[in-house]
Amino acid sequence: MIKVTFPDGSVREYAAGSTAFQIAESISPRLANDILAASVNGEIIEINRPITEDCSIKLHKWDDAEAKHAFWHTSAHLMAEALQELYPGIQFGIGPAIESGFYYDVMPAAGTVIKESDLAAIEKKMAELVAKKEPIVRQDISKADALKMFEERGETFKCELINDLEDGTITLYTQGAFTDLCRGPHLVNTAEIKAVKLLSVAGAYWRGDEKRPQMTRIYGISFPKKKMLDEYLVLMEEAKKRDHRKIGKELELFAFSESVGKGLPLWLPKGTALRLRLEDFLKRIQKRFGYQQVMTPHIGQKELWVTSGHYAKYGKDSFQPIHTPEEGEEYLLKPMNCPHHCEIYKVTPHSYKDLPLRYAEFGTVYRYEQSGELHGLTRVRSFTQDDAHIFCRPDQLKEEFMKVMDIIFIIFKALNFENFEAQISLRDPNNKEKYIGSDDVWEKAETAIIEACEYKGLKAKVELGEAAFYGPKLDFMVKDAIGRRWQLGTIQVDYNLPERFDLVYTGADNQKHRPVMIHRAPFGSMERFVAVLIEHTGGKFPLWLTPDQAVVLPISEKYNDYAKEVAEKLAQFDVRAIVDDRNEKIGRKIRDNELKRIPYLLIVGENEMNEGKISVRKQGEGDQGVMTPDEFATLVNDKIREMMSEF
RNA sequence: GCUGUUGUAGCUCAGUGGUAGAGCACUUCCUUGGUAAGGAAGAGGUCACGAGUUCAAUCCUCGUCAACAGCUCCA
Repeated sequence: MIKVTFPDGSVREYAAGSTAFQIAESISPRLANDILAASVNGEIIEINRPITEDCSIKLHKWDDAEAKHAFWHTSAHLMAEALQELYPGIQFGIGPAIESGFYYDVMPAAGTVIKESDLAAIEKKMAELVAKKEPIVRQDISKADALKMFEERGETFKCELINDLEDGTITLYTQGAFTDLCRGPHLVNTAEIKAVKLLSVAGAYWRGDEKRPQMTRIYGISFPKKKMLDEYLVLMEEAKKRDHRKIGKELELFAFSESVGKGLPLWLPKGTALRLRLEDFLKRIQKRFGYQQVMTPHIGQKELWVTSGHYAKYGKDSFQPIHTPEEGEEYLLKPMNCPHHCEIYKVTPHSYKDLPLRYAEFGTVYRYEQSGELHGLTRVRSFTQDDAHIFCRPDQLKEEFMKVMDIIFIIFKALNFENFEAQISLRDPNNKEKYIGSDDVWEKAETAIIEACEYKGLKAKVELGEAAFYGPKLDFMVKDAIGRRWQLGTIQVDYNLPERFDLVYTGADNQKHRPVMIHRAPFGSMERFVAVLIEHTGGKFPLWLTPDQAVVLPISEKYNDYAKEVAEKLAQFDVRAIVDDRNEKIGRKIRDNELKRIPYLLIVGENEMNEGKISVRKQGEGDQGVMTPDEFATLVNDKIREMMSEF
């Protein structure tokens, strides 16, 4: 007999060799029917694997990530089985479950291409296989046998994987005619997979290496019920409606022009209004935190970038130098603002009493991103960082770092970005030549960041090898409408640039000392931040940010002039209202998404005009009563002030 | 940069080897005042660009540009 401990702490006894399925069955047949996988002493296993010793157990139903993982992993195998039948000679790479769904990297036989239009046929084949209700069988195999087996099948990719595995830990999973090298765990039968949708085909490099062969990656998702798939697809459709590229076009916030060049966004009047309000908001906070605004040119001499180290590292992959009539003279578009700010620091001598100095600039930078990387406003070639550089004494570093964290928290709170993730990016200890600066300096900087996060109680994921080449950083990520992660705020500690630019301050001991530098951008870039903001709000911006706060609707053309009068009056109070005087089209215009996103609707007709008033409605809240334009402006401004005073 | 897909009216898209269509938007008129109304007429497109095949190309072929999905990158 073995003792099995359940999550609630209760303990039951079962015969040795019982399976999770049998254990579930002893609780209720329904549970047994629902479970897809089980955690036994922390290891996730199939529900038909015999359990031979005392353990703690957790039974996983579909709602658990562990169950979904097994489900999707099995779906990947099922797809592979279908591919094996449909494409003789196909080779397999890896086929894991991912956050939502699964994929398999495959290499079809030479001359064969799998296209998006082929997916339906593969889905059909998968459905046929599911109907066979094939059990999935797990089998241990020695390394030598595994190699022999996959070599015979000509599976060079699998052999490479096996070579990296340790003998004694290798397992195979088989369903029907398909056997795959796999650690598991899996479902016990493919029949559970009731609904499959293959989503897309893409190229993916073998083992993520640009220099190795590109395989065909097929993405898909599957569910235990058809209805769940339908709901998922509807959800994805909904998410696509929040795409910032779509809304940005609809609301006339920004645009791109082939003539200007790809990745170079044009901010339209409304988008600019929105962005300026964000900038003003941050400026207000920064003023309170002791920042000073500075301004610097968009170009700088080549030597500046040689000094900073950027030229050697990125010169070839960036916008090419600007030449002047002067022989040998070269300027570069700035890929960042730091060197300029370092030069500002150097203009005057500094005492330890002056520090910290905080220079802030909304600085536009230019980076030649790979063409395939460009993406709406989230990844562009010219963007404006809400940049600042803090020059401080080493003993001030931690406090300054935490103050920057505070600014980021204020901003995320103001905009309801609750689901952000923090990531501490450190150096790759095995690849130190990728970075500039001494070990000592790196260790100090990395420690400072980790301690600051601990002090602030921020749960941050630590990633090795993700640091900037000049220093470690703390990044804040937010997801977009369809779950892609984007880095927004960033705080980076830098001991290297002060060294390279020979920045100094005079200490209490009358000696020269090296300041530490913090790079930081709470928004990250205005472009990316606005993009993510659009996706979070679906274009319904909070009152204080929205490009237009109200729309004035005269109920017939007799009141057009009065409507315009109202809008002008409101403008005097800094409330932006647009007049929609196309009276005969009111119904249609209202249908327009743009107007639906404006928070206030002001209706004017005979009664209102005679009394010098307006009827006020608010999106989602209905009638707000009849009032004068002054009163309305006060109402709006009070709400904005209330919001601002919170931060 | 790589793999795949796409490019037709302001927007969303249909379509054809014989120089183009719908819905919405736009203009004018009629109807309707209180809020996602209806009717009539009209304007609007070198079918991304360049070359080739053809009697004839928006459609077939190749190239270029741009966009989309993913990979790789990301100061």
